[in-house]
Amino acid sequence: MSEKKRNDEKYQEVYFIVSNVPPGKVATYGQIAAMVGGLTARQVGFALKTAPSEMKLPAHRIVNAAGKLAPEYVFFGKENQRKRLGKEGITFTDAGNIRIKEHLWK
DNA sequence: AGATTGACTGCAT
DNA sequence: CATGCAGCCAATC
Repeated sequence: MSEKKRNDEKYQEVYFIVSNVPPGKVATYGQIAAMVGGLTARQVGFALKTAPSEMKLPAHRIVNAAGKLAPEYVFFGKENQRKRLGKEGITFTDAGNIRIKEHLWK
């Protein structure tokens, strides 16, 4: 049989990692990609985009390496997302960026 | 099969 | 700290 399944398997691994990110912590796409291995940051983004809402993935805890949130068209709106993250104990800069260096999940 | 796009990253300005 | 440009890699059209 072909190993085409590997691709889906990595996606499942991404979902697992994301769902394991505790409140007050954030992770970057590239970090997850490196954690899973064989994936790129963009694939992680795609994985979350295609992720079924039934999984209720805390994708709002996943940010890019710059500590910036995803564009408006993604979640309920980054402003709303920022508020939610702040409620989870995550701190931001005045510019609205996550202090990723302080909250980066390992 | 080839071109385009993108929930990215890193460096430069 | 924000914005811009280039590189990379896979999914989508």
